[in-house]
Formats: sequence, C-alpha cells, structure tokens
Amino acid sequence: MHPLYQLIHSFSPINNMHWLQLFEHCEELTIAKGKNFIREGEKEKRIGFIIEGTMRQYYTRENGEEITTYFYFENNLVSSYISCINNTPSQITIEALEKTKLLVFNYSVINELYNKEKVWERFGRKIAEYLAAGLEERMVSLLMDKPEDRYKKLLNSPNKQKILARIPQHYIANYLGITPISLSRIRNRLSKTK
Amino acid sequence: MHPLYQLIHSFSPINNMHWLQLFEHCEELTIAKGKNFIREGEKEKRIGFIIEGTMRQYYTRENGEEITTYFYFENNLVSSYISCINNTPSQITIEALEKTKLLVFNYSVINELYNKEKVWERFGRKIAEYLAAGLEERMVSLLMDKPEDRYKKLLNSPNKQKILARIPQHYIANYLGITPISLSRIRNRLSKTK
DNA sequence: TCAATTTATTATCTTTTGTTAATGAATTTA
DNA sequence: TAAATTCATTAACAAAAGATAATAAATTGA
Repeated sequence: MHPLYQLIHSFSPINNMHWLQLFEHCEELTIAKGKNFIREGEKEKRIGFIIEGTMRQYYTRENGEEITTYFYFENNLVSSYISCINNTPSQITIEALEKTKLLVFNYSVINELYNKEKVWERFGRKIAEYLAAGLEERMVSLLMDKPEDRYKKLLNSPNKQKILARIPQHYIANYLGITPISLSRIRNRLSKTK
Repeated sequence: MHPLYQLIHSFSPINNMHWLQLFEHCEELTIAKGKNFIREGEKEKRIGFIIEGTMRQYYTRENGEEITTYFYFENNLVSSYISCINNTPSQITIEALEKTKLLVFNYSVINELYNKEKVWERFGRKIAEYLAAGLEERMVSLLMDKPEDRYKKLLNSPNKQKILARIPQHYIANYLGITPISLSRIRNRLSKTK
C-alpha cells in the first residue's frame, strides 16, 4: 500500500478505485536543497506528499525577513493550504531544507474529487479538522505559555523530536515566536537548572 | 429564511429538506449573563447558534486564571469544536457575557448528517476550512506582529469593532496575548502618538 | 440608592525579550 | 583543503512586558 494511500485511508477509508482517481494525476518531483516548492505570490495550487526529505514553510516580512511557521517531514502533505481553499495567491514559501522527493498533484484534482465522491469530501473534512485542531493547539500555546514553556513542550513532544534533530535552531526560534538569541538564552538557563 | 439556514447555505447550498433534517433536532436555550453554555471537562457535545447575545470562550490555567481566546456574537456558531471532532472532554468554557439566546443541537446530529448526505459532509468541510483559515491568520499574527500591531489590527478590522464595543478590555488583552496592564500601556502610548 | 464589585489606569520594580555586535564553531562549497 | 558562509553563543544596552499594589472610575446588585 502506497504511503499516501495509507495516509488518506486513515482519514477517510477509500478503496483502490478512489485511490487511482487521485494517483493517476500524481507525478514525482525532486526539489534540491534550498530550492522552493511553493513561492509567495504564486497562484498555481499544488499539493505535495513528501516521500523523503524535509521542508520549511515561511512568511516574509516587508523588510525581507523570513518567519518560519512550519516544518514538514516524510509522509506529510505539504501545500499552501489557505491559498488553495480561499483561492488566493500564496502568502507562504515552502523550501526544501534537504533534497526532497515529492509526489505532486494539483489542488483542482482534489477539488473535483470532492464533487465526485462522498469519501473524498469526507477526506477533505477530516484533513481540515485535523489542521484546525493542530492550529488551535498551537495558537493556545502562543497565548498561554511563556516562550520557555513552549520550548519545553517541544522537547517533551516525541513526534517533534525530529524537528530538533534536523532543523537549524534559528528556524525553531521563529516557530516558537522568539528570536534566535532569546532561544539561546533559554537553552542556557535550562542547562543550568538541570 | 432562518438565519442559521442562511449561514449553512452560505457554506454549502442545502435545500429545505436538508434544513429540516437539522432543524427538527434544534431547541431554543437562553443563558443568563455570567452563566456557562459549555464547561471545561464536559463530555456532552452541543453546538449552539447565537440568536442574540455575546459569549466568551476561555481556557483555565492550573492556578484558576482564565485565558480568553475567543468571542462570539449574533449568527455565530459556538461550541467546543475541538472536543467534538476529537471526541475528548472540553478544554474550554463558554460563558454568556450578556443574556444570550441560542438555538442548540447535539454534535451527534450533525455527525449523523455527515454520514447521510453529501451536502452536509461538504458543510462540515467548509466550516472546518473556514476555521482553519481563521486560526492560521491568528497564529501568524501572534508569531509575526508585536502586541501593539495586533491591537492596531483589531482597531482597523471592521468586523472586529464589535469586540471593542462590547467586551471588557482585560478579556481583549488575553485575546491579544498580553496582560491587561500591558494593553492599557499600549493604549496610552497610541493616544499620545496620534 | 448606596455599598460592593468589577474594571481601567498608573507607578514602581523585576524579568524577559529585542537589538546590535563580536566571537568561535560548524558546515558548505569552490 | 581552504575560503566563505552559516550558525550558535555571549555581552551590553535599550525597550517592552510581567507582577504587584494603589487609586479612581464605572458598573452591578441588594
């Protein structure tokens, strides 16, 4: 079973026919380290599924500063989701942090499948619900926790260990809503307490 | 056309039969000022539609401190959405800030409609997508903007003016991720600049 | 109406974060 | 391998935010 088939199935059980409805519109794409999969301002909507590699999503300030908001790893779907659903130009850029192999399809494909099949419509719902739950958790942490606590949560979250393992620290600082200098100080503080 | 019918229709066009599938399971409920519609720890899942009134959603810290994360007004759907979709006890409390009249139904009703009808499944997707888009915008603002800028955005957002008009300032401070004292200082600073 | 409570502001002090800059380590790449 | 770049830490200072407390204004409720 293809890992993307598995992922979809875990959200909304589909059969082989449904799978092929999507799979026939997929193609492989390899992105070199440092190159972009999606660029800010872009209107073409693509969805990627990471077969291997790591990607980083960021917003760009007016002064050109990049603010990293998310990381993607193997078996993650990656896209400018908001621009897909709102049909607006992407506000984010998605970059490969290492050579990344993707399976790629157009959002229009999935959108047509939403119209065609109830199981695909359900998949769309489940994915959006999953996303909303993750965003809410993150938002609440930003509102309620001190930066130091957010970092501790990251340290204690087993599924986020790979973030720490593979990602430069200054990107993690962005993700936590602080500067790299501040994260370095937090790390220093914590190392002395223990 | 009932305002809830209208709201649903704007997300996913439904006909009168679909509407009645939901409406027959609705009942009216009035919550007195200061009383709760949903309580932290609660397992029963209800969804409310505000006919008139204002509500506040908050998380509670271990020390009992309440952190306000959202406000609801007329024609808003209100529920512990995350606990509905994850089938977990509510982490939030939703309180009436003034006497509030609701139309109420159980999440199980809408969940059965998801199974029964494709238009309802689509409604579920659209609502979740709408929610995710709002949460992403909020999260990005928390990561990228200074508190002062978040407050300015609130001032300039026409649909959020009612927040300022009806809501005590210390709840707004929570919503912006700062203390009431800090918001008061920001207001002081801004009043001097202009 | 009047006391009690809630709410917003201000002051003081402490803590934390941001900013800029310097340094050294690690990594990349030519 | 050597030079260049990226990355993490640290220092010093400024700016902002949190905590606590006092005060005044507004609102609520008996």
